[in-house]
Amino acid sequence: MARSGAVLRGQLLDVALRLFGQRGFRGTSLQDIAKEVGCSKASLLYHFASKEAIFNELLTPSMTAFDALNETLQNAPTPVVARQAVEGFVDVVIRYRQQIAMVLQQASEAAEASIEGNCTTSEQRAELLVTALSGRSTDPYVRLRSRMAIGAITVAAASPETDMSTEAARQELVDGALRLLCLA
Amino acid sequence: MARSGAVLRGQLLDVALRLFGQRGFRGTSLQDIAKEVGCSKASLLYHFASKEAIFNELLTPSMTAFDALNETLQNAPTPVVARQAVEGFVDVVIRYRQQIAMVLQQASEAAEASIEGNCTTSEQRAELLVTALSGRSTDPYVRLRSRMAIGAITVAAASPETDMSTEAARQELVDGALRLLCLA
Amino acid sequence: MARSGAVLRGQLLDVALRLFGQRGFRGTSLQDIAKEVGCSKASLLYHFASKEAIFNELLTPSMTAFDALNETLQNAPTPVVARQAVEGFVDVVIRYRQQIAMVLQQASEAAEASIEGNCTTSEQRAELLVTALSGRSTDPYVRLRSRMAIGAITVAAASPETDMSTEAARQELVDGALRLLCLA
Amino acid sequence: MARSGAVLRGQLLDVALRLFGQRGFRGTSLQDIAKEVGCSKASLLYHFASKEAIFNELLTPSMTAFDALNETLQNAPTPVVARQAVEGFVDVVIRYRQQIAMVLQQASEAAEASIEGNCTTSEQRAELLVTALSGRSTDPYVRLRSRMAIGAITVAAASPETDMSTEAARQELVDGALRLLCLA
DNA sequence: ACTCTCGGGACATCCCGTTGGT
DNA sequence: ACCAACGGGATGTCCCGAGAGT
Repeated sequence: MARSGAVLRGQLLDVALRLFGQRGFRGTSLQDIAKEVGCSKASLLYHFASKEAIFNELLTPSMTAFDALNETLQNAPTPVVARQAVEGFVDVVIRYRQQIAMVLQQASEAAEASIEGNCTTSEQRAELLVTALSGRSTDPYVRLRSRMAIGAITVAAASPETDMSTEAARQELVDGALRLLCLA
Repeated sequence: MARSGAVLRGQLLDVALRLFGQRGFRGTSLQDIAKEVGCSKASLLYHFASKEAIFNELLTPSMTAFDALNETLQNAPTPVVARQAVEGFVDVVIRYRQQIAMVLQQASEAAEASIEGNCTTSEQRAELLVTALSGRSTDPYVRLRSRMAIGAITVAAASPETDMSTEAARQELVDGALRLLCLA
Repeated sequence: MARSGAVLRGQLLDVALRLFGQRGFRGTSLQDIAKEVGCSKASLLYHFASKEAIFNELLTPSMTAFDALNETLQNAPTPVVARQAVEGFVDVVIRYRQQIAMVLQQASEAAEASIEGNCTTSEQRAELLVTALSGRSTDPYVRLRSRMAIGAITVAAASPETDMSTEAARQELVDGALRLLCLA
Repeated sequence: MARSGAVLRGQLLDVALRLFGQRGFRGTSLQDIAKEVGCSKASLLYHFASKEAIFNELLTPSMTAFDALNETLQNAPTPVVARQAVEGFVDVVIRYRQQIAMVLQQASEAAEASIEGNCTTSEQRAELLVTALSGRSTDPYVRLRSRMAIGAITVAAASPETDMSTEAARQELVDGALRLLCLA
């Protein structure tokens, strides 16, 4: 009624972003989204062709920004490309934090699957490590740096390209993290 | 044959680790695992109480190692705790690379949901960025460092703790990444 | 058509009542019900939240009537409460015959499990006893009385409250049945 | 080991009788029985050809006794056949109370399926009615009589043979119950 | 006599998306 | 623009029973 079409569309996107972030893509049903918004599943599918269409629409802007960044970087002079890449990437990532969280928390969702009565959650574990990595500092920026180090190591280690069994790779990870933490 | 059983169990774990890593936990059905191993779903459920039980068994060793690390770090003297944390975490992460990939690639699974006809995959996009971040170097270790930077920025930005809208946070991310990349 | 939905709902309830009565609750699958009605299992579960929900909806009216009866009886003067109870109970039972049969025939379902090649079914056996109890009469009302006697003895004996090993209990059963059969 | 074959067999039958009585035939799995006895399911199936075989073995003695009774009654002179039937049936039923309870409690199991959080259980409901039917007496034998009346009415009404819609049938039920309760 | 291992086959439940009607 | 109703399909879990082995 009062709700014009476009408004409902927006609400659906908002709720979908949140639920996808909380329960993952597969873990969120169209029913869930529709119920939370207060409309029927059929109505949802009137606005979006499919479940994936919602996901796409949620991710497209960030992807576009990402592509634009890459475009720019392609034309950047080599000596400064890295610096520009860092700055640009940071900007994109910050602007689309929520979407990135949505994609990433799929993972944490999986990790939590194993808790079930366990005393230590993944988050508790991680928090302990953050404390250690920051040298037990409580400065939020130092802790942020520690989280960066965790992300750096984890993501890099999960990349299947480099041979992780060599000592050189290990050293690279350690050294990089130490530089990141101003401990080099 | 007593061994016969254990062998199948092992195969099931192997395949499950791989498939969970490729398609995610929810994206992998018991049928998928059983078929690939060449046994019936019922056989699978004879060896494991439930789907989650498989996941747990897959993750438990790495979690244990992680806990042990945190235990050690708790007793480490403050001046060196960070260094020890870095080294310890790196070791754990490398040892359990596959499991980490399993948990992480849940995320990529979600991201791939958007491909479907799209020309640029997330991986392609990321590869471009890696190239830029490494200053177009082809040295595998430099590229590894770039991937670390991506992980650092992405994971840190997704952490809901720090207020990402401030300029200070942004600067912290940029500076950390630059140090990591030896560009500071 | 708004009615279309309600019609299917009704058909589902009808068929469920019959099948539950014939094969028991556990012995009847949603598939069975849906197939007989000519709709899909999914459609069935669109109208009823679960299998138990169907059972509940089937039993609720009779339970309500039963509760109402008990309510009334609570306020009845003691000298006439028994008479009122008999009449009221008979009415409720007759009105909800089918539902009661549904619940009772769960039992016969179990008994039939043993037939499988046996020559004498439980029903055949029971029929012989009815004939004997009615003094070989063919009057349907006399035979009904016999069935009442069987029910009286069987149900009372199965009630775990009274000690059935005493002679007094046995005598009570015999005397009651004889009164019922006008043979006292 | 210590447990000779026959002993295990007996234990299995005992547990099966109890569980079938509590959860019904279909509601009891071979696993349940084996676990409670403390042997493997395979061992159970070594002693009994199938699940139904257990059920048959549990019921056969009572059925045989029942058949013998019917045999006897067939040759009884008509004037006394009913009296003999009552006494004989009562004896059989009392001797095999447990088995009968097993078959009957299938029904109550079904009824309980609907409770789930409801305040009044079927048993509570029934107890109220027993109280009313016994004229609020607490004499166990009067209450037993009431239970007989309930059984008489319920079982007779559920028998599909007589037309229950007629007033005559209703009257028969009421009168029979009143005679049973010594209220005629 | 007893167990480990395994498969075929249900079954209840959920989910996505379509269709016809309003 | 919206929705009730419905189907096709998949999934996790359970269960009965069969062999091979000891």
